[in-house]
Amino acid sequence: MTTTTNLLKDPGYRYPDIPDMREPWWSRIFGSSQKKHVPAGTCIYKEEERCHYFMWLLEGTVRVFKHSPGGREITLYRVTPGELCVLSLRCLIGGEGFPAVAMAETDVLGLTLDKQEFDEAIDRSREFRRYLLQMLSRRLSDVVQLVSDVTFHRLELRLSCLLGQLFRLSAGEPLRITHSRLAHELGTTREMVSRILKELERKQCIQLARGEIRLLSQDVFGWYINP
Amino acid sequence: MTTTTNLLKDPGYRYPDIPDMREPWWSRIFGSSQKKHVPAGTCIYKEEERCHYFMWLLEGTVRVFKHSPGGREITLYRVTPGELCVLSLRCLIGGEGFPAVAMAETDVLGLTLDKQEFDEAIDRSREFRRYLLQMLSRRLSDVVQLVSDVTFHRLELRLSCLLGQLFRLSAGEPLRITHSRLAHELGTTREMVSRILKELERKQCIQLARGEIRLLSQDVFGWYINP
DNA sequence: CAAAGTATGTTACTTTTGGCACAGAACCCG
DNA sequence: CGGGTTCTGTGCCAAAAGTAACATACTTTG
Repeated sequence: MTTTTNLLKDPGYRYPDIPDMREPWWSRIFGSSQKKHVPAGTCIYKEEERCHYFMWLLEGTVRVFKHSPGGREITLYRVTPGELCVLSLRCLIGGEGFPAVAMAETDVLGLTLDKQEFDEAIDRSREFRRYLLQMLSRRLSDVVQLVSDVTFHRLELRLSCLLGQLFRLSAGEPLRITHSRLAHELGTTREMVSRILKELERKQCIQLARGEIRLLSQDVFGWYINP
Repeated sequence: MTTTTNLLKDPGYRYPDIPDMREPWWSRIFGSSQKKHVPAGTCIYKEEERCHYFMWLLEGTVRVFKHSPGGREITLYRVTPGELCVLSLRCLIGGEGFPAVAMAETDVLGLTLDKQEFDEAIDRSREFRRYLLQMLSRRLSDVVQLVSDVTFHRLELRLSCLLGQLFRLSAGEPLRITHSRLAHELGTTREMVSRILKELERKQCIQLARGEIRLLSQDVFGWYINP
């Protein structure tokens, strides 16, 4: 199993929002839970499946997406180190099936808590609660924004915006990514992405090669959708 | 200010998920917080605005939606009695602006908690925590499903599905609603809704009149998107 | 009732997106 | 090198969605 590259987040950073890792509540959670390794490409939660544990990501990234009947996909968000897989709450608390697919995009290391441990963590730790609520409300905002973008913005704009983000993360270095993967980010088809990219190349914004997109003119992307 | 009709939820029911209203935590929250009346049509949270209180809805419904640059709208979800306006957490916890618009669809009565009272409620009451998490994870699932529907399903299907839901709530009684409002549910234009409705009328599914949609053939709607 | 406001119907046209088919290029690996 | 695989380019067409511009009809209100 090859480790694919991390798409949207800088894999260097860790635990940006966790207030203080030396707090006793943190080590209690670390102590009680199981560490779990998952190789890249593994499906962590399947659509409709009931999950019985909660995962706190330590290393790697998890892509959460929806499938379409016709074989398309749209990425909802990514879980990066330090973050929690909040959608699994839907199962743990509500007892419902997981409403999407969560797949390890790289090799992943996570802490898993079962329902009991999770309940205990919430009740015992004020920081954990705050952190969890923060994650949840952030995710909700993100997905709300996604609804708005998909509904109101043209594909060209959404793709340009995505390229802008990716180039920002790569600091302008060429992106190693296929058109098909970009299509799976945006919920569209490979052909559409190819066409729009070709058009951007014609406009001298980028240069295309197999599996690679090179940024030509700086300052082309980034005044998009959310400035 | 006229009280418009409640669109998606039966206004009769109250507090379906709250475990036990006689619990002391509940009455403590009731006691500490302010009751607030809001007339129909009022904007409770504006896009980008920082809100400083949290609202627990007792009566009425609140529609949460996004505007488009071109004047279109899409409804994200509704807050009904007993529910919490979870998006406001984004402001209270994260200090960010509210990521949408929340508008009173009917006259509304709610309990408001400021940040301090909210923090206290979370820390003191296990039930409140559970309830809050349940709300949040449910909303997240709903909005995730909305992303999927908007991205992958044709407008005709989404409109038919919406009509199905509305007729189920009205028990088959004619709907009093304008095409324009339906468009604002779905994030599209009035013309599109008119056209699709006309086509449904041609197929003998419904009968149209000004401000009214009458169901003709039973069992036409409801095998849609989410069965 | 007349006028103003609101809601709907409709035509014609454009833009956007998607789907199919296939060619060619680049890459991988024995 | 040669043969399979993956990735990209593209032409063509069809479907879906949006836009503009009106005409018409119903409602409310003075």
